[in-house]
Amino acid sequence: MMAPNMKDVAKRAGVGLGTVSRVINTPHKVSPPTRLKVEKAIKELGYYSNEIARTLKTRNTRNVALVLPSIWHPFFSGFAYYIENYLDEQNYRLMLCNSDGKPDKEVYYLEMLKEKKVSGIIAITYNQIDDHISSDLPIISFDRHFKDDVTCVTSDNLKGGEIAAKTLHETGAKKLAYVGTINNRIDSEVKYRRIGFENYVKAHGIDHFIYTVEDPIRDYDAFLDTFFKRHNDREGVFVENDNLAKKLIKKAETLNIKIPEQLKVIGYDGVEETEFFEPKLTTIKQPLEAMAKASVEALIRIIETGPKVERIVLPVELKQGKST
Amino acid sequence: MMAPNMKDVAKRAGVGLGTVSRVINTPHKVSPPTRLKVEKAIKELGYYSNEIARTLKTRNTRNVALVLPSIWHPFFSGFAYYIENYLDEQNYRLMLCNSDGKPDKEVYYLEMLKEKKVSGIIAITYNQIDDHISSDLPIISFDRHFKDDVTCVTSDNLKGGEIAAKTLHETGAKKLAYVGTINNRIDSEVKYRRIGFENYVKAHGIDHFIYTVEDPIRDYDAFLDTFFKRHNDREGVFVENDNLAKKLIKKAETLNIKIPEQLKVIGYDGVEETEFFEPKLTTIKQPLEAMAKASVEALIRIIETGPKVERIVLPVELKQGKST
DNA sequence: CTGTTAGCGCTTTCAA
DNA sequence: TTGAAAGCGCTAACAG
Repeated sequence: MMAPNMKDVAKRAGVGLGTVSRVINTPHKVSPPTRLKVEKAIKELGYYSNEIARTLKTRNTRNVALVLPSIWHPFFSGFAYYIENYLDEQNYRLMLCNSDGKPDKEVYYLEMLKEKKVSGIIAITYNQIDDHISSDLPIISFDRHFKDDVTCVTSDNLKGGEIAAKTLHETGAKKLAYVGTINNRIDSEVKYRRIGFENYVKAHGIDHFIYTVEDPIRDYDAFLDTFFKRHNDREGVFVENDNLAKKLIKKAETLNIKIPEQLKVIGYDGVEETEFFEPKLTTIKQPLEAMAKASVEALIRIIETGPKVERIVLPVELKQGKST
Repeated sequence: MMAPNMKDVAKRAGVGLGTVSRVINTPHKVSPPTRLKVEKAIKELGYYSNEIARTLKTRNTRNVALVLPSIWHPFFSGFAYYIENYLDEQNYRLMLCNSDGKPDKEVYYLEMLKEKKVSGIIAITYNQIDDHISSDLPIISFDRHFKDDVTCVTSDNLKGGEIAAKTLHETGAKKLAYVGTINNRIDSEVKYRRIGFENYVKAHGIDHFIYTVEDPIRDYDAFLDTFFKRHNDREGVFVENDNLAKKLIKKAETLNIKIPEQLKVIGYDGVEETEFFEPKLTTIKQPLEAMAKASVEALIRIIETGPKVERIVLPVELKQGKST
């Protein structure tokens, strides 16, 4: 009545325990006749090997935690989708961990590594948790660096910022602005979007303004309101991410500013989240799938062959919409 | 150098193995002085207990698989968010499984139960997989029934359909329509949205038309095009879900049909997915969080205290927008 | 190529 | 209240 185990299979097939294990893990090391006997017994008993017991021996749970603020955000759910796909391809499974951006939850999930609940972690975190991260742990960090460096995967934020500035300028916007956040608590890669933008406008002597507030934004409406009040002469604006860009466009509409005639807008992310948004947003598209693939591959490399710190930067591209 | 185990702790604390185990699992069964000794040793060694080994003994992985078509859909990612929250509250973890709606992947993930990779499954499936489901397995099905009944969680689709019909009619639409799909392969609860709608219009002698196509919809544009060509006299339409409703509204706009003046539209789901969609959609809101909570609670009940089939139907409510 | 055996780290009787 | 010991189901080293 109880689920059969390997011993039951061995008995039924009239072979030793090890032979059954070999049929399952290294079938080529078993002679065809014995293999057949064992496979027959497995089928007859409806045997499934117990992953828990295997893991106790092999020490690899084949579980990976994806720690992120909230799966309920299109960018993250798209990322999670691809991560799960690539993990599954390598016979790994994805543990979903919503941190809500809270430091204690981020740490809490990182501890799963110690309890052997997972073999590795892909982390998208926004708090000061450097003490819990170390370069010999199987951790991939997304879009950020830690004191003790770990492998980091990002899109080419610097280039993205440059492309945005270039595009705005070349489509006729003379007075530009960057709208986004700054984060003094952690070493986020997102800042390079601004730096890339600045590099370009400075190199070309373009009139520009950097409009930022400390992350996270508490009051979007006030933030955007002030922007338009103080800088209503801008003709092109590069916004830190698509979500904020859309809010900015909606705000502009209430002020009767025509997009793109009076104001050109470029966002950053490029996830197909809102087929219904109008005007279709011009944006710097992150290679979501490639980033997921790179994250998974780097992590599994670490899990299976030991620590190795890399810095993986993937190319972005301009996705033309109707907002420029 | 290797991570310390329970034996190391026992040695350091000068107690037996069992005592350490007791300190961790049933501290009240250990005398305070010994407990203190053990706790000290645990801290000094930086010991974390190994979940894998524990599971081999206790047989509960405390992992739950959430099988769904794609996390990359706002309704599912919202659901997953809450599921993970409630699971975590009970010290369970969520394994994310994207099936892409493919039968073989659905089955593949269901098999994880047999390999003891997970202790239970919450399944949102769309294929003929009844042979792999049985009422004594720890499975919760979302929005559908199986041959061998398992606990099913749904929103009150029937009532939702009635409310939609009633609302459309009472706001002045005389000629109504239902737009959606039918599924002959599986026993989906979604059909009750249509049935509730029909119940109401028939009971009140309201002019109506049921416009459906076999699930899944291959060509949305053709589907909606035909609807408007053949039934352009409709004044109110209840659409099977918000996503389809939005597509229908966009289609109507291209035909210069004014929403809600010429056509009132009500959707179903009510997930805050598109703060930017206009006109704001009137919809039947599913109690996403309550459904997640109920699913988790029912599943853990089954995992921890044995099989029990329930039918859990949660109340819906009208969420007023600008499309009616 | 195959059988036997010693653990993996923990929980849980069973005696003491 | 505690320690000793017997597994949980599997893998892998070893001997044959």
